[in-house]
Amino acid sequence: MAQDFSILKLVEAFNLGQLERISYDDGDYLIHEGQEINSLYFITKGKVKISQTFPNGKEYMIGINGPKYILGDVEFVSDIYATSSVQSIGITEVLVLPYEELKTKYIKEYDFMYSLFINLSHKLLESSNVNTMNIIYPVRVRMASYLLSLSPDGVKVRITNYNDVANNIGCSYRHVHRSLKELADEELLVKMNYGIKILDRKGLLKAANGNVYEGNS
Amino acid sequence: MAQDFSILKLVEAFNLGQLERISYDDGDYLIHEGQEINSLYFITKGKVKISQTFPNGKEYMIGINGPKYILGDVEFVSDIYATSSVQSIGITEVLVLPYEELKTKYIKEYDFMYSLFINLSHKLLESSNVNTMNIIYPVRVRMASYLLSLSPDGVKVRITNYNDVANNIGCSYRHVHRSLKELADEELLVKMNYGIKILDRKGLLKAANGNVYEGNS
DNA sequence: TCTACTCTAGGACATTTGTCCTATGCGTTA
DNA sequence: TAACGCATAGGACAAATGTCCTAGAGTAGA
Repeated sequence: MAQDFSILKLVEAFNLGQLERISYDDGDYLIHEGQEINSLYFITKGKVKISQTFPNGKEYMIGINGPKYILGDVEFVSDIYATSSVQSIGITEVLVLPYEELKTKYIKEYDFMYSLFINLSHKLLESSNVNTMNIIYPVRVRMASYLLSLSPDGVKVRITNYNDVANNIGCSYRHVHRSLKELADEELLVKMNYGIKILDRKGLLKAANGNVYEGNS
Repeated sequence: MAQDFSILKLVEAFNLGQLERISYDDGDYLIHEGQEINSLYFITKGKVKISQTFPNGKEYMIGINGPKYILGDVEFVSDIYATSSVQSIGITEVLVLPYEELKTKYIKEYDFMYSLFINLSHKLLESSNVNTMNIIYPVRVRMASYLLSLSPDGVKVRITNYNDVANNIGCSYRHVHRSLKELADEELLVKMNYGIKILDRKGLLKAANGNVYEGNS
């Protein structure tokens, strides 16, 4: 196993703290799928939801990620158009490094490159995990996991829209309905106006089979 | 979009052709999941099937890949134990670069690192594709796609085992049965002793919705 | 050759999930 | 206030897929 180069160390080492810093509110889009990308984004605070539109026209969630995550790396090497949409969960802060600057100042730096590489390998493992969840766990489990990942802090209310939920965990609206009702009947959560509130976090975690969508890179 | 550094160019540039070369027969395992890995493998000829054992105990296929693919990169940065099994489809040839040598001779080379990076980003895209297929396409489509990916050359017989197929496309044995019967009834293929033979490649491709499991990196 | 084992074949039924449809509640706006 | 639109609620049914079980076919070994 090679040396650890976390993004935070990287930020420190390369003085990236001086980069442009952008803050996003809950629900704001950092990146829209298909949009032209010209910067690398380092998430420093908060959480983002990454999703993708599939050939059947539906939008599915790829993953949820927090600090130390890098956006725009795949686009940098393979395509300048964003392969997915990225939306802020709660308040998110990012550092922005334009590709131009990346090319001229950083890309030849071994440590930097190595960090990007590690980040990408984490992405791959995470993708594999989500893949796994989608294949082997039924909607109820995915739902529980999703809700846990989504609630930013403890037992607070979390506003969502059932259609979004359906897209995010890859099932129909009707089934979101059924699963939520099931979890509500078991008093793990209560449905509210345009959202839900988690009542029993432990119980929900149990319902999620201990799984979380969140990447723990 | 940055410069292209295909593995073949890499092999040439770094004179990797002098590395140890290993050849595998059909069905041979290049890597067993969980096994300790200490080398990078460059596939130069043939095809391999990459699969992973899931928490439910079943083995699922992650993807099928051919030349220009690199094995052992994720393990190099994150874990020395193989995260997946790799099995040869037909005859496969690889070049072997021990991690030791990688560390001392190549890892600081920008071009080399960059190639690994590109390879990894392809892996990510491929993983995403397989993910997509598993979510939105029913077993019949995945089955057709799988069979197409698997048959090494044209309309030849391809020996398989139904249990393997079930694991590979992520469904039950029973359903493999049903789907194969369906495709056989439509005269797209015939079942044979321990295997199947593709009768109508075009028809099968149509049944696969034009999709193939294979990574086209 | 007989037996045991493994793989294929398929019936029966349950579960999961999707589609279609209708109703109800709530907020917005004419 | 009345009409409309949108989101939730849920019934009814169909499709996809899984589990369980039994039977037969082929193969390897005693």
